[in-house]
Parts: sequence; structure tokens; C-alpha cells
Amino acid sequence: MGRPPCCDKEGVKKGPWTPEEDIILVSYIQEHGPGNWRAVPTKTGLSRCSKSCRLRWTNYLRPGIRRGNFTEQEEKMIIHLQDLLGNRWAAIASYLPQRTDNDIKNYWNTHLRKKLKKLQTDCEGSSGEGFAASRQIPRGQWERRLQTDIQMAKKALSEALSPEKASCLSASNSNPSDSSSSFSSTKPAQSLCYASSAENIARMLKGWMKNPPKSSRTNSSVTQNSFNNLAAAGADTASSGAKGPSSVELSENFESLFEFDQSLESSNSDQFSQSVSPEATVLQDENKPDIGAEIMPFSMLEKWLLDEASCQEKVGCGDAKFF
DNA sequence: AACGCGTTCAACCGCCCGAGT
DNA sequence: TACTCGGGCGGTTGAACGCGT
Repeated sequence: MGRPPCCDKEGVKKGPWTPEEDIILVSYIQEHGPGNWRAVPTKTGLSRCSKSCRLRWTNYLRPGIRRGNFTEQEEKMIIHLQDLLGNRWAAIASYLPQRTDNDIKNYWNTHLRKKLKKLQTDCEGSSGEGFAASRQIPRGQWERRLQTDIQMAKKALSEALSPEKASCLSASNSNPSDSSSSFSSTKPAQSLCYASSAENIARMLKGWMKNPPKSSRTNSSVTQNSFNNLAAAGADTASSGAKGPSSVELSENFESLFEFDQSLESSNSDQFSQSVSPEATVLQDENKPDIGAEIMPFSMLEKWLLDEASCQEKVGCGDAKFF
């Protein structure tokens, strides 16, 4: 019982999107909001697969997307998140609201992977205790850390599931530069035009769009999914510890993680102050309507990391704690 | 100018998951 | 419970582009 393709192969256009197609898609979404992608090709008359429409929107046309030129902060963030979450590009992208998962994935594959590889070989070549070597830990310790991770994940999850704690976590993440507060506070402004201030679309739509949007529907599925991914990330790390290096590697490189946490803060403030106008913030709110909820698991992760880090400082604290 | 090669990135493909029935 | 369907995700592809020869 094979599943039929998402759309008829015949009569479906493939390949690069034309500006005309973009305009049609954007005007449709501007009017109806993203979602119900199945209906998009028929309603718009586009000879495109529904998936293709969704992809075009999420990866290219969606407002608030920043393209190219990844900053050093973003690089660090991607590297660390990749280390934590593995190739969960959507989850990683949820921490970089201006970047798409596809962009991050591409950037990782084209730039960062090579960069890290080079770094790794350089380290290995230059000293006996290279990058890879430094990551090796005794098996017993590895197992104990894994157990610790599991406990932490359980704890974090139970906290996340508790409404009080959850709100606490959100509130604790009250970094002035943190966009979550503005996200939640700008919720009422969701009816803002989808394409009105996104640089990439505004240019294209100049002179085209005159009517205000009718709908305030939001693209919730992406972020919801991201949230789910992230909420699951902790559990994954714990439950499938043997699957990937994340839980182990998580316990390492704490210095760099602290560095990262700091850079993350400055990164957020930098990014949002330099490139996000109040209007754009609202746009991001549209893109990530549940961003407040997304921040929460990040707090969990931060907490997790910091807990472990503090334990790391005290010799063998984590190990003694659970054994 | 022409060619080959490497890189980049938009787009596609196939699988998976959750919601609905 | 079993099945269908829509949507999301990650891996892969291939056209476009840049650069060196």
C-alpha cells in the first residue's frame, strides 16, 4: 500500500521559482496566512507542488529572513547547537529566528563542517592532546555522565511540564536583549501584513500589494514542531545517549560553553538591536508565534548546561550526586 | 575567451509523525 | 485500532556562479 505522491507529478512545475510565482504565492499567503498548503496550488493556480509552495515560503519568502553572511556569533551558536542537538536543523534554526533550517544546514555542510574538520586536523597535528583526543573520556566516566544527563533531562522535562516552573523558566530568561519578551508582548499585533516590511518581499511587492491582510493566522506548525523537537531534545539526549555524541560531548568543553553563553547574550542583543526594528520584531512574532514557549526549553538547556558546568567545577560533584 | 573544477544554495525527494476519521 | 492525509524534517541533488588556468 504505497503512499501516493503529495501531488500529481504531471503538470507540476519544478525548478527555480520565478518572481511572478513568488508574487502569487506571497499575495495568497498575505491574504490567507500560511497553512493549508494543499490548497495553495489550486487556489493560486500555481503549477507547483504544495510542498514546494511551503518550502518556498518557509525558506525564502517568509518575512524576517536574513540571508548570507553568518556572523561569528551565529557560527558559534550553530556549532554548539549542532554539538548539542545533532543534525536537528529545525531545532537549531529555532534559536536563530532569522535563519532557516535549510540555510543553517547548507552553511554547516559547506562551511562549518570543513572548518571544524580543519581545526580538528590542525589540533591533532600540532599536539598530542588534540581536539579529538581531548574529547575522549574513560568509559566509566562516560557512562556516569550519561546517567547524569538522563537525570538532568528527566528533571528538566518534569520542570517543563509543570506550569509554575515553566513560567518561572520563561521569566528567568529575562535578558533585556532577549526577544522573547517582545515576542509575547507583541502578540496582539499579529494582524500585521505578512510581507509589509520584509525586505526581500517588500521590494518584490512594491506597488503590488495595496490591500491590508484579512487574516491574522500564524504559522504555528513550524515553531510548534521546533518546540517539540527541543523539548524532546533533552529526552533524546538522555534516552538515546548511545546514539550520538551529544550527551557526552555536552559534558565537555564547558569553558567554551560559558564562552558561548556569553556570546549568545551579546549575539542576541547584537542581532536584534542592529537588524530588528520594532516592526521586524512583530514580524518575527508572526514567524515564531510560540517563541516564548521556545525560549523555555532553551532555559532548560541553559540550566542543564550550567548545572553540569557548576558540578564540573566541583570535582566529581555530578558523579557523586547520582552514584 | 574558453574551459574545467570547486563551491554554494535553492529546491526536490523520501521518510516520518501527528491529527483526524 | 487501523488507516489516510497533511505537513515537517533531514539528506541529497543539480543549476548557477566564481575562480584559476
